Amino acid sequence: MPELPEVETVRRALEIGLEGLGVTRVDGRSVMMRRPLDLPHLSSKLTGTGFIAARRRGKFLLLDFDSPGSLMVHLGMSGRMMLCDAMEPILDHTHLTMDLSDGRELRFVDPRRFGLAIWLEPGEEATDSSLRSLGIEPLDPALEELLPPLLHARRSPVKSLLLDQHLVAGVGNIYAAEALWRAGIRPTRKGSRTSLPRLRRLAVITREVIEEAVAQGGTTIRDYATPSGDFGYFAVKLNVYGKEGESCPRCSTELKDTRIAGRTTVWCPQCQR
DNA sequence: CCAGTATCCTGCAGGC
DNA sequence: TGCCTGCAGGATACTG
Repeated sequence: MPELPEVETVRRALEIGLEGLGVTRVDGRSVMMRRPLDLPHLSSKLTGTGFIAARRRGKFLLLDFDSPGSLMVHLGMSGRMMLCDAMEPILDHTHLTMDLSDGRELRFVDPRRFGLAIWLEPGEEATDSSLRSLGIEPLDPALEELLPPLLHARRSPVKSLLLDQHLVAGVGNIYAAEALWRAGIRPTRKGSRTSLPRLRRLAVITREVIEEAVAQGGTTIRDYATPSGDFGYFAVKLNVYGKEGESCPRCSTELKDTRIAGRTTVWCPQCQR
């Protein structure tokens, strides 16, 4: 569920919320996720360490402690990080709990288990199969330089290309739809059939959409929340996502939906060409 | 290599 | 009320 803006919002909350804290105990259950969650391993690496920093690459979170290596977390579709009082009721599908030195807890909850939480040894960041192949960050100023030629070289629909983490790292179904609407590009248009100037404009707009969403704390559709339980407020700015059948905010034409790469895609048949 | 589909999993909404 | 189907902020293993 979370795309770059939601993960970045979580990262910022953890950076502040975990400052100066240590991990006194690790608890949970070894469960099958996108990669197996190895509780004994995580526990042996994390217990007794102090939090240093929270980083992000694409939709991946990287948490650093005062020990070699990092905790890598991906939230998948339904993952949540919770920073809460130990007395808070434990939600179903809480797979990992870290007791903190101030008496609170950091919990990783993920009902669908499409996410992951694994320990990366020093150096593995460069070799890990997921991290290694990630494309450019949407917030990187070089995006409008680097992305257009990559998209232009492909015959897939631009929507699929925006969702391809090997090309751009962090865009998901919401922001791909929004960026294409703002750019006036039909989601089914092939990359190779889209001019470089239009792709350049798409790159710029993609970054703007992501920036605005980060500023709003991400988008809450159903259950996304920050570690402290707050919601994201970008939903009020959505123009097409989840609005099939409504009228286009720009030209009032009825918004259509179709499926691209297995994902629902909403677009305006009038002003997206 | 590229493009497209199937698949992992739970929860929830909608139709009957 | 239940039972069924399909869909959900994602990534990747497979097929052709």
